[in-house]
Parts: sequence; C-alpha cells; structure tokens
Amino acid sequence: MSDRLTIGELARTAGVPASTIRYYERTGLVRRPPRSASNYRLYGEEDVYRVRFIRAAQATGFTLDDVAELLKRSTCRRVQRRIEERLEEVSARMKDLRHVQRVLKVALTTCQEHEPTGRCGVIDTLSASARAKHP
Amino acid sequence: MSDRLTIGELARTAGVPASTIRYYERTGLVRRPPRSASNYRLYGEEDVYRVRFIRAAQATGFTLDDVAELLKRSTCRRVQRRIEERLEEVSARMKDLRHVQRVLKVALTTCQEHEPTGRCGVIDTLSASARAKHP
DNA sequence: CAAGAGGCTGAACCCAGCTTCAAGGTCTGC
DNA sequence: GCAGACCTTGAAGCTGGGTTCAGCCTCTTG
Repeated sequence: MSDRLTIGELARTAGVPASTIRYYERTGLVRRPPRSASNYRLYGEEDVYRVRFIRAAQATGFTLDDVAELLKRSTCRRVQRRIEERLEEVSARMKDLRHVQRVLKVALTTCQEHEPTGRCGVIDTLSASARAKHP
Repeated sequence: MSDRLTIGELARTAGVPASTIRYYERTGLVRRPPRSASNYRLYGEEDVYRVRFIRAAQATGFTLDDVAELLKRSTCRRVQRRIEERLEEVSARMKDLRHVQRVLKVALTTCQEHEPTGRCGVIDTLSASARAKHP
C-alpha cells in the first residue's frame, strides 16, 4: 500500500464518519479523489487537512455553505470579512445567552418563592420576559 | 362577539403565525379549543398565556418537548430541576462561544500577518483548534 | 349580493446536515 | 476458500419546528 488512505482511514484520522465524507463529496466540499483499481477512493494528507478544516469551521459556527465560500474564493480580505462577521454573531449570541441566564435565574427564584403555596410561578415569569433566538 | 378570540386574533396577540398555533395543537402543546357554530376555533386569555409561555421557553433554549414536559408534569421541584439543567447548558454554551471567540481572533491575526505573502494562514489555524458544538 | 378577508382540513413540503438501506463487489487473515 | 471487515452506488429517511398548498366554507362590509 502507498501512503494513500481509504475512506475509512481518512474518516478515522479526521474523526468523522465515512458517510459524512461521501456527503461532503456530493456537495462539492471535498474533491472527488482518484480511485484504486477496485474503485476505492484514495485520499492523501491534504484531504485530512480539508476535512479537519471543515469540522473546525463548523465548530466555530460557519455553515457548510460558508465553508464552501471560504475555501473557494479565499482572498485574505474576504476571509477576514467573514471571520469578523462571525465574531459579531458570536458576540450577539453571547449577549442573548446572558439575557437567557438572567431570565432563568429569576424564574428559578420565583419558583422557589412560590413553593410553599404549591403553585409554580415560573410560567408567569417566563411569559413576561425573554426574546433571544435559541440555544 | 364574546371575549373569545379566533385563531388569527390569538396569533396577532401572541405574536406568532396562525399556522404555528395549529401546529402546536397537532403536537398537543396547545389544547383543542371549543369551536363556534361555524367550526372556528375559539380561544381565551389562558391560550394567549400558553402560547407566550411556549415562545418564551423556546427563547431560553427549551425544545418543544421540554416545554411539553414542563407544562404536563410541573411540580415545582421538577420545573426547578429543568431550569437548573438548562442553566448548566447555557453556561457550557457560553464557554464554547468564548473558545470560538478566541479561535476566531487568532485566525484573524494569522490572516493579517500572512497578508503580505498572499497566502492565507487561517485554514491552518482553524484546522489546529476548536471543538465546540455550533452557534 | 358580491368581494375579499379570514377560517377549515389533511397532506405535502422546507431547511441543514447527515445517516441508513439494499444489493452488491473487494480485501485480509486463518 | 471462506468469514467478516471494508468498499461501492443511488435513493430514501431523519430531526425540529414549522410553512405551504389545494379546495372548500364563513363572515363582514359596501
């Protein structure tokens, strides 16, 4: 065997299921690799990088479409723009979460306060507040 | 007219599309309301509260299944448990986001540093880091 | 009395990002 | 030489949280 990897080996190395790699290929995110005589996909180091990049970018909140953008037309300027935008989204998301945290803490207090009465005040508390997106 | 609301009125009052209310009814989150002679749904104040609660709970990151749980078997103790769990999830999420923030900032720096060379170092930077969920 | 807004139903569709399935071919170790 | 792991394909299914559609009915206003 050469230093080429089968799809399963790439999958293990990059930490994703093989089915995901095939899916990335279908959507154009990963190249169609050369094939062995028996029609097995044969990958190299650069494919490991590529898959890891995709997962890392996803983990920082980019969609697969974003990733495709980044990889396709990546002048430094454009990549910087996208990262800055993403940083703004992250800030906004953190702000949302801080708000959610406050609301939940108040709800918890309300709940504890009303406990002796057997009635739970949390519904009223939540109804009256919160306007963030989702987790 | 009585003080009963049609689905459209409830929708406007609670700030959601009517289709969503029908959907909530299908999934059991909102009761099947009484009907008018002409088979229109007729809602009351309590339904406004209910829908608002659902949206508020969603906004703090509960899934619709969670909401059903909360509304169904809501001893104060159980509701408190869920809120505490949710608070932990929120904390974990904020931690993730802070990590993402650091990674993106580093990527941005790398990008700027390499600019003179025309090569963008961001891919390597991202590939080497990050392991959070998604935004 | 007619137009237009709003209501009714069940079924189908949407999104992202995969996963699973069926029905094969291949490769490795004993 | 054969079991069992691994690979191939296209198509279909899944999750959550809804939206949209077609075809019909009802209510209000001029």
